[in-house]
Order: sequence, then structure tokens, then C-alpha cells
Amino acid sequence: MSGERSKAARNRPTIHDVAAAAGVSRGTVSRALNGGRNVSPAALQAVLKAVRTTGYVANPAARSLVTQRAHSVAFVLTEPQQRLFEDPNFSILLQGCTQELAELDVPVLLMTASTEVERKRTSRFIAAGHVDGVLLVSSHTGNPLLEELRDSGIPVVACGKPIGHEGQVAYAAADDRSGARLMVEHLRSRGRRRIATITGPPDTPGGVERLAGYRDVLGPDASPDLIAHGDYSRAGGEAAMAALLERAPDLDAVFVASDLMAAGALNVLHDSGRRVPEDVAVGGFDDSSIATSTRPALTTVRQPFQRITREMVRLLLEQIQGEPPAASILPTELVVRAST
Amino acid sequence: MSGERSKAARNRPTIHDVAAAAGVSRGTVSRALNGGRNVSPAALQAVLKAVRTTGYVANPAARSLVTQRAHSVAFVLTEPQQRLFEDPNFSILLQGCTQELAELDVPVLLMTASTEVERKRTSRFIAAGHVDGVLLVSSHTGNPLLEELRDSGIPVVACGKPIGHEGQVAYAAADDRSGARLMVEHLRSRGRRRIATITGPPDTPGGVERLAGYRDVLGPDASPDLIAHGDYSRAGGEAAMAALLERAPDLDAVFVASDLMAAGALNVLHDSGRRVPEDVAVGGFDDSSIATSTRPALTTVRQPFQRITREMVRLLLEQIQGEPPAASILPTELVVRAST
DNA sequence: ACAACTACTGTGCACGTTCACAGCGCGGTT
DNA sequence: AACCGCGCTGTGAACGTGCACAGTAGTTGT
Repeated sequence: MSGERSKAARNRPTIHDVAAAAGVSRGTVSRALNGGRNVSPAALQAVLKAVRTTGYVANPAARSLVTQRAHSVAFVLTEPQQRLFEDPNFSILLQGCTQELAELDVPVLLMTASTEVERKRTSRFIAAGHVDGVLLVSSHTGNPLLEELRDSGIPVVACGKPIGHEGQVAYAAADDRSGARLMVEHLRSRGRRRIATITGPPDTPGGVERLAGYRDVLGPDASPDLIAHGDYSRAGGEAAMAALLERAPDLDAVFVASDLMAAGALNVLHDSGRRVPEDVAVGGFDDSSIATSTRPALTTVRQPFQRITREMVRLLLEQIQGEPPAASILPTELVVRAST
Repeated sequence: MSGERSKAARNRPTIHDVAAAAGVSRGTVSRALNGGRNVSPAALQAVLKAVRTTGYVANPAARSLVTQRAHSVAFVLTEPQQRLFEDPNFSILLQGCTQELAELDVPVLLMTASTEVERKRTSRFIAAGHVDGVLLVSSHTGNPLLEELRDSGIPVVACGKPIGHEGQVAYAAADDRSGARLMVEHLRSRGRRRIATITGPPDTPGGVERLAGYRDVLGPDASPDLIAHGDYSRAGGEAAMAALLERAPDLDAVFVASDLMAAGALNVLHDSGRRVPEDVAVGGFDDSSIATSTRPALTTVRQPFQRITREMVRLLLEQIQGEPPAASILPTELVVRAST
């Protein structure tokens, strides 16, 4: 990254040029542009006009250097890269956070930390002060990155409850447990009696909480035969569904802990000759774009992604302002479609 | 974004601290860290050790200020936001570019420009010098952003041929036309005679080129009845398929210009009682993650996304170094699965 | 009348780095 | 012996901004 300066960089007007054009001093220009307090109306107008004529835009590096703030935020994904484009949830979170922050003129840096090398790089990068805070999308517990970030003192907001760090790390999450209860109660109300479940990984909050909600409703009916573990991937959903059919061929419903896994489960049920929902009812979780694209369309539990991203951003900005980390638990909603 | 300084920002070691710890001067530390030329082995070792003990990481803002380089790059998406999580192509491009650049320690800023407001914001942001270059993912022609960027003189690489700007703007693209030919020839070789197509929007390179490839093969057989336009969305694919069935109920194959639209078309064919591939063969384009998740799995044309992203990054870095914009056209490949 | 306050303005300094330059010692050539 | 070139080193300046401070003019209060 060296060589000729681009046309954009060359001759870019500085705050001095604006001051000269407006007939005031640098300080006045700076004040006029940052809040405009203690600036006379005449000076303010002159500055604004000079900004227009010169095409001045403040140099972010110079500003960062003196304010000790990067004025940007990192979105860090610790999941395998595959996930970003297989599971729409991640894109939705990314897009929601980006949009939310764009309105505040805060750019989002996208970083991944799925391998050891990437984690080191990301960690070092963040430690360098490139960003003021981190939006961390990492479901698996035990990832060293979270502790590294916490130790470095940089504001962090996790998406989903950070198991083992509750109270120390801010987070926003849907109420997984009661969402799962909603779904399982719904399946029961449809007359289903052999309700199986495909869970998320046991080291993720969604894996734990959604299973807990399932157990809340079924109690002793939640036999181990009816519980299979998935990894939130489509292939994982397929494998888990196949295992369930092997162990409990008489099941008449499945609550799947994510829409993507549910789509995999639907394919396996289809291949096994079972009709959905006549023979087996299928419930998902997320209400992602997948839910309406399967045949039949998925009954699912809606995660309020827009509120989640809004809360993540709010919690992060709060911490950047110096407030202590907090948490937000958001309600879920049952969305009934054709699969139950 | 003001308030207390975070723990990370407080007491961060500077190059002075490293110099003091190593018993050398700032200049020597700087030289040792940037290439290490004209530095004695003893000094180099001392500096490296001091860096380790102090935990020094260079301040990016200070570096940017003096080098006049942001050392970062923007990934700008001008499509409707919906697309980012509906169509895996965008996530793949994003993830590919991010990974490619991460290895060079260049962070990627994600920005959208789907509305007028966003475009203005993004344009201003880029003009401010936050980034050294732009990876532009914008299929529709006539977007003012491209001209704004070109006028500002910042290096830009488009993904897909920028219609009307060839030769002025660098780009990387798959060879859409010959890819389409591959698919239509394949359908013919399967004995299909009434081959329809669902195109992309006529103001996109994929919309134009893939249709041209279809016409190349079919010649006079490409009757208007057999051509429907989609918008690269799943819903668009559904609508186009429904229209085709209306106009040409005897069709026995469809070449769809994207996997996502093809998935929509499959659903409509399924709902209309037609069997795939027995009654109607369906070919997609992209070989995205969707292709293996439909039932039946999609025969499709593989876009070499990894090479595309690699080329985009290469072309961008070249321009940042001062070289003129160039273009890369990459070959496609037919992937035969169950839908044909 | 003078002091005290308010509203506004200009100036020096600092942020942390890179780069150009000058200085140094040392070995080899004139 | 004086000179030159070479490898290495330290130092001052500059990048462009925000902020603290000092200063000025005008207004209010006693």
C-alpha cells in the first residue's frame, strides 16, 4: 500500500483552507462543525458556506489521533466462515448492525475469527485501537477471544447470552427458553404426542435454553430417544433428523432449534416418505428467510432481530460512553405456517 | 462517542516507550518495524524484544495521518438490503474479499447504498478518505454512485461488468455468456426441445449476457414466449416461472439466471404438479449453497467466486499502487446434479 | 463609574507516527 | 594523510485536527 497519491488524497482541503475562505480561525471552524456552540450566527454561516465551496471533509485520521477514538466499530464473527452465507441469521445481524450504526455515521469493520490465526490477527487488530468497540457474534462458549477482549478493556456486546460470562459482558438475546416453550406447547395443542427435538450444540446458549424450554413443557415425556443434537448447519439438521427417525420412527413432531436445521430435517423427512405436517409436524426457530422458502413453509419462533441489533448497538454505545455492561432479553413470538 | 477513556486506550505504549526500552531512537524503531532495512542486527533484536515486553501496537490513526493512507478498504453494496441475506452470493463475495484482505492486514468496511440517503452518506464517507479503495457490488447500471466514485479519483473495482463504463472502471466477472451456453447446450443434449429461460434484470450484466448465451445456442428457437424476466429474488423467480407456465405450458426445460430464482421456480413447478427433472429440467446459475439444498439438487453453472474475489482484491491493490484499472474475466463450469 | 460576567474568537500545543536530513564512525581508495 | 562512500543512527518537521487557554468586546449589575 504505497505509491502515488490518488487524486482524492491530493490537494484535499484542510480546516485551514476553510478558515481562510470563511475569514475566521481554525478554532471557530472546528467549533462551528462540532455542535456549533459559542459561534456567532454570522461566523457559522460563513463557515458553512466555505465548507460547501471548498468541499471540505474532516480528515478522520487526524480527528482520531487527537480524540483518541476510532469512531468505528468491529463486527466479529467467530463461527466457521461457511455460516456467514449458509445461515441467513448472520447476514441479518450484520446488516442490522451496519444499518443502525450507519445512521450515526459509525462504520462497521467486518472481521472473522474462526481459526487460530484469524483470532490472533483480529485480537491484535482490535488491541491496536482500530475500533472503539466490538459486536461479537460467537455462540460457542470457551472461545478465548471473549476473554482477550474483556481483558483488553474494550467495550464488547455479545449476541446471545455469553455462557460463563453473564454479568461481565454485555449482551442482547432473544428469550430462547420461553420461545421454545411456545413452540412445544403449540405442537401439543395440535395433538402431537411424540414430540422430538433437534437441539443446537450444548455449548451454545441456544442449544441449552431451547432444550430447557422443550423440557419445561414435556417434563417426563422428554425421553433421550427424542433428543438429537445438531450444529446449526443444514447438514447437521439432516443428520440429526436421520438419527431421530432411526431411534424413534413413531415420532409425530420435531421442534428444531433453527430454521436452517429444520430445512435439512424437512428434506430428510421428504426422502423418507413422510408427509409434513400430516405424518410429522415440524417447528423451526428464528423466522429467517428460510422459513418461507421451504415446502411446506415453516412454523417457527420469531427472533426479533431488528430489536436485537438495535439493542446491541445501544449497549455498545453506552459502554463506549463509559457505562457498565448491561443485558437485554427480548421476547419471541410464534409464527404458525404450514408445517404444523 | 465521548466520555471516559477505556482501559485499552489508557496508557497504551507508544513508539517512544519502545525506543526507550530498546535503548534506541524512534526512527530506529520505526525502521525496524517497517521492513527493517538499514538497521543493525543488534538494534533489530532489541526493538523486537522491547515490542514484546511493552505490548506495543502501532497507532493506526497516527500512521494514517502521516502516510496519507487509510490502510483499509470499503465493500459497498448497492443492492436492496434484502439481498444480502436472501442471496448467498453477496455473503460469499463479502466473506471472500474480507478473508483475502485480512491476510494482508487490511480491514474491510461494510457499507450499503441502496437508498438515496445511504448513497449520499457512503459517498461522503468515502470522499473523507476513510478508505483507500472501494469494492463495489452493484449490478444495476445507471447508479450514480459509480460515477461519483470515479470522479473522486478513488480506486474502484466492480464485481461484474459495469455496463457503460467498461475500460474506465476495473472489474472482475465470470464469463456469463459462455456459462449460459454451457447450460443450454447441456439441456439440449438431454433431449429438451422447448427450453425456456428466466433472465436477470435487463440493466444488469448477468441479465444481458446470460440471455445472450441462451440465444447463441437456441437461435430462432428462442421465441419470446419462452423468455421471462426476473429480478434475482426468489419471489421474482416464482413469478417468472408462473408466467412461463401460463404462456408456454409445454416447456420441458428452464434455464434460470440465478440459483435463488431457480429455487423459486422449483417451488412453483412443484406446486403446479410437474416433476423435476422428468417433466421439466431446471438449470440454475451460480452454484451457491442453495444449489445443493433444493430437492432435487440443482444442475447449475459454477461461478468461480474464490477467483473472483481474489481478482477483485488484486485489481484494487494494483490501482492503489497507482496502476490503471484493468479487467478480469473468469471461466465458468457446468455442475450437473439431479434437476436435469 | 467600575467591576463582573457573557459571548465569542484566535493561538499554541498535543495526539503518535513516518520521512528527509544530517551526523557519526569505519574501512578502503586516491 | 585526506578523502569518499557506506551502513547505521538520532532529530526535527510535518500530517490535520480538537481542546485548553487567553484575550477581546459588549452587556449587565452595583
